[in-house]
Amino acid sequence: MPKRSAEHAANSREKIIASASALMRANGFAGVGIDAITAHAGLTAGAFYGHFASKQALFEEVVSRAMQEASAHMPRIATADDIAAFVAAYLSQRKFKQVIAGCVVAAMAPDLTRNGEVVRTHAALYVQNIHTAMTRALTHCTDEQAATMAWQIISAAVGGLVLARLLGSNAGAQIEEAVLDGTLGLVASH
Amino acid sequence: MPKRSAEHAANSREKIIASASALMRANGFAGVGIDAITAHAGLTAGAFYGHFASKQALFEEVVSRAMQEASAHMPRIATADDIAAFVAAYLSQRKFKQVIAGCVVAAMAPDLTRNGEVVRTHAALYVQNIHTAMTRALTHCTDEQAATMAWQIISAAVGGLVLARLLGSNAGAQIEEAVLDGTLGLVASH
DNA sequence: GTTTATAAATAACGATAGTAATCTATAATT
DNA sequence: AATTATAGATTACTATCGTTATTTATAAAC
Repeated sequence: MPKRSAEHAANSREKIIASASALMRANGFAGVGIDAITAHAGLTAGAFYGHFASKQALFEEVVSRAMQEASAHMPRIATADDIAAFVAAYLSQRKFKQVIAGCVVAAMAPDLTRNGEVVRTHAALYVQNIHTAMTRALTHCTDEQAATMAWQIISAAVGGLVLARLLGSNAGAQIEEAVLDGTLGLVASH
Repeated sequence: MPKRSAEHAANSREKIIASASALMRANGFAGVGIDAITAHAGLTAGAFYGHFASKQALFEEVVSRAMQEASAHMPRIATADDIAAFVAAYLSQRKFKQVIAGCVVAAMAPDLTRNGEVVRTHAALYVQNIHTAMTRALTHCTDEQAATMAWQIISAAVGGLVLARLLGSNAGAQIEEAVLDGTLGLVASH
């Protein structure tokens, strides 16, 4: 790959997005600067504005990507058992992923809510795609009941992960167990 | 109240805490400056360091207060019905309170997790106090079952509020209904 | 091989961050 | 009434913020 080609530029752009993705999840939108992001991508701050119009535009791209990737890599949720497996995997990210690689909503929900409509809309779609998939997998009840149950499961999963991270590994493990247990109870009863 | 008395100074300190409490919930820890906080309290930035050693120290005080006030003003949770009422009131804060006056965990969980052990510990105690109260109210089962159920309810409530704020009023109302419905199902079944 | 285009570095802008030192004005003390 | 103590304002310092302008260096085109 040549050093100053269009390919290389696209590669730099991707590295900036990846770095921002990780650093913003870890420190929040206001907690990272362009300088830190570009340095992490192996560039200097001045190179940034050849790729993005502003820090805000980068944030929008980051959340948009998170939404797309979540939709693309979402395991096929077709049965009630799939839901339980999905929730178990979701909760396990406290132990097996760092914040920087995990769910963008659990990592920075307040930032997603207050930093403009574009960001909020992408994040909302991220959540709604999961809800739709989960609702479709719940077949032994009415659509309305399925939608309700899916919101219960998703709320508990997101809240559980956020709280588990906040309380640390001891209580965290209890919370995870409880949320998984509650999910199993819900999907089994229908 | 005289203008430059010890009383007045204590009053200024309280106003700084109240302003920080509101502004940090609204914009995050890194999203507000000392300047904005003191201005909101009717002071200038220079006056700040007569009251606090650092912005970090103020944050610690803010979270400590949030924890104390939540413990003091927590409605008496003695029965299963009390739990449902508590969750209903908790979820209604999306509509009836601004972020600046609501639950500190729902407003800024990531900031509470990453800004030092003092902050994290106060926030963890905030959550654990609620969990303890809720567990005690669930009497028709073993202590372990009660603790599990309490975590399920708290996780769903926090996650539900966070998601409802993110998705906006339409889906938000659905989420609230679902979480309240799930809570009722849990407390009724035991 | 010369020219052209451009990715990234360098440098610098004004604004604002957190913080410290100094000054001022007022309340309390004598 | 004069003195002392101090809450808060003013000013300022350094660092860093997001951003822009300029320069350098390299790849592509001719």
